[in-house]
Amino acid sequence: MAATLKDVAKKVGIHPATVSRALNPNTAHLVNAATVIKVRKAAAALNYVPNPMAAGLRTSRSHTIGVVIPDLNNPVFPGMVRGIQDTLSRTGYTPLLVNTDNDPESEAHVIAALSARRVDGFILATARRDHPLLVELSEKFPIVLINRVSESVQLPSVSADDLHGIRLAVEHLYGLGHRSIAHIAGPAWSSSGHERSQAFSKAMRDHDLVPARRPVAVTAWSIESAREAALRLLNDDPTLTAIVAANDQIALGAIAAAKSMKRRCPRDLSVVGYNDMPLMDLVDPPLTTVRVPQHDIGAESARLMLSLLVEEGSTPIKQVRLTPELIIRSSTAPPRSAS
Amino acid sequence: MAATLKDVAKKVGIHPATVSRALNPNTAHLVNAATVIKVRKAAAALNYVPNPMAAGLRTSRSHTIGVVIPDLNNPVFPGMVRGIQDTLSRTGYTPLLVNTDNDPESEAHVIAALSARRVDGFILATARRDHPLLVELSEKFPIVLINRVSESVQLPSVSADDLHGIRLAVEHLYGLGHRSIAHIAGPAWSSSGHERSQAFSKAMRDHDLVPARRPVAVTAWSIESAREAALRLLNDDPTLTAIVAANDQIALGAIAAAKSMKRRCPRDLSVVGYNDMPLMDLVDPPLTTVRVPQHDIGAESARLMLSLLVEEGSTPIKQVRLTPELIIRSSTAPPRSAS
DNA sequence: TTGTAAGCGTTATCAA
DNA sequence: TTGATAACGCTTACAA
Repeated sequence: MAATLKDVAKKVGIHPATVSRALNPNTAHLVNAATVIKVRKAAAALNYVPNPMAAGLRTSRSHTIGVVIPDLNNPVFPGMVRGIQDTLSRTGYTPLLVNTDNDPESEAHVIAALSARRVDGFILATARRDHPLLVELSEKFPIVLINRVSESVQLPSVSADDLHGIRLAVEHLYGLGHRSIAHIAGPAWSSSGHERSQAFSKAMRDHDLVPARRPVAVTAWSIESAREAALRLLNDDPTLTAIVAANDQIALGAIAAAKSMKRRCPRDLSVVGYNDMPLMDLVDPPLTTVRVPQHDIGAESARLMLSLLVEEGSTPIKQVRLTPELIIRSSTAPPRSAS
Repeated sequence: MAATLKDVAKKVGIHPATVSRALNPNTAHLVNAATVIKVRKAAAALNYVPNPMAAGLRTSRSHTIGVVIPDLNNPVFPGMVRGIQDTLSRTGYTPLLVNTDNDPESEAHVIAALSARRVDGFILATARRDHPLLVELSEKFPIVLINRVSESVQLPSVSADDLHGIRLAVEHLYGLGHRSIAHIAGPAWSSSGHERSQAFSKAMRDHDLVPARRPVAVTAWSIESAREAALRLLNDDPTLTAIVAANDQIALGAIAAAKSMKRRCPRDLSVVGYNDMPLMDLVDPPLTTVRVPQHDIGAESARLMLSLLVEEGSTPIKQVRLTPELIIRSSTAPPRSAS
């Protein structure tokens, strides 16, 4: 039904191989300019569309990239996915999107499925600090990490400059007059959680502040887990006036916890989030947060992957850091004692 | 590098064709049970994974389904996409996800790209009331519509029972004492917008109410567009006490508009949303809304597609309606005059 | 600049 | 129950 190279060749009266060359941008220069024109016209007339399965079988490249996301329902990720899609699709590549639910077993499963599909590479948002699967995978496929970096293996990555982002948050709170500031960190296994936690310590030191109490971390990137952590924190240290959360969900959980203890945000407690995911301007209170360029992270990771795919092998590993921006809304205010 | 059928055949000492038959569930019964066992073992030992491009080239089925979404950044859709992914992946199918940004031209573009990839079918969340592309496409591919249905052509679909959902919203407001209720409809081209608008009229009639003022519709499914529409509505009719919005974004826009006119929700104006997308429990005020089973819609649509793919041709067209549920939060209250 | 021919890894048909 | 063979549509040495 669908037209093939042979059909086009027959129509023009030349050999299919020549048609193939004429239609492929990389080999078109080998063909007489006039016949290229004729071939193009005939192809268009016949509605010829190359069969990617046949091409892929021959070249063993699927023009397909596996995109592995912990959870598409977390509103940070759709932005990145869009960035990836927009960039890849412009070059004839197709992303194959999967979820892992932050479960390593499920991750192994979906990655196996994508390998079976013969993806040409992986863009992963699921890196853990300790990630054996990753080193294995990186020997067989080009890989770009987004949002997180791994300590298990040095890999190309695109993420926000968390050191800077967290510093912006701390400076903002400091500027408002806060001195008793705590951090609610991401899960211990998560690299972004770890990085932001380190960044918080550094930013505090730079302001000659000591973090309030011992460090608190959530066990999962969820509002519920954050609520529990925040409850502990707030009980431990009633003098606390501000929290820097490792992401927006955690900030939301912290605000909920405070509310349940009759501490209002921002009157009794200031909270800064991280990511600025959709709707953070409409929650109660509108969240002051560090905006990371979600779409750009996705787009840049796709570009990086594309470059990996053409430059065979040995290019220096590129680790891109995008600059975040503080968005001041209403979840932060001067501490009460200072007002 | 990767093992092929031939490798497995060599290891077992039989012909590749037999290996193929042994490994394929549909043809395994043609093969001696003992050799099936041996083949399976050898395949596992060699880490054999079938090459989908080769199989696809031969069978002209890619085991791939195009999933066309207007905008992944709209938080309703990730839930449906998850439902699709979860169901498809269990059967060896892979969804190919694309965005259209509600732009027909962009839609034509991405659908062409997916056709080029030889998808086996389409799951579309982009149906419009008048949709020429759809009738064309439906002649060449199995199609399942989600969330919206089309009037251009009768097609299998999975969506929420909007008639019921909107009725729940109206009944809730009526029960609170509201009598002056308006609807802000979705865009005129949208089938779900149209359907909910019809449902609203019917529900109002059933309560012997007349909709406040002439109908208002947004021009796009966006908070901004809804804000404008709501402003018009609220200016037109100051006696209005409640709004049923065609989706959550519109509800959010309506609340924002009211706020800007110094009318507080729910004190001066009750608002009901539709969909119950993520975070609607945390916005200000927490939104009373009609919850549609997003994941289930996705999962069911995938199941429908799968059944279309096996049952060649002529099965009766199935239009599945899933039952929504009213989630009462804090954006609705009795009208002031009634309190 | 173009044609020839082989082969990518499967599966379907036919024969044994 | 299994084997032989051809074909799916494309790319790419190599030859002309």
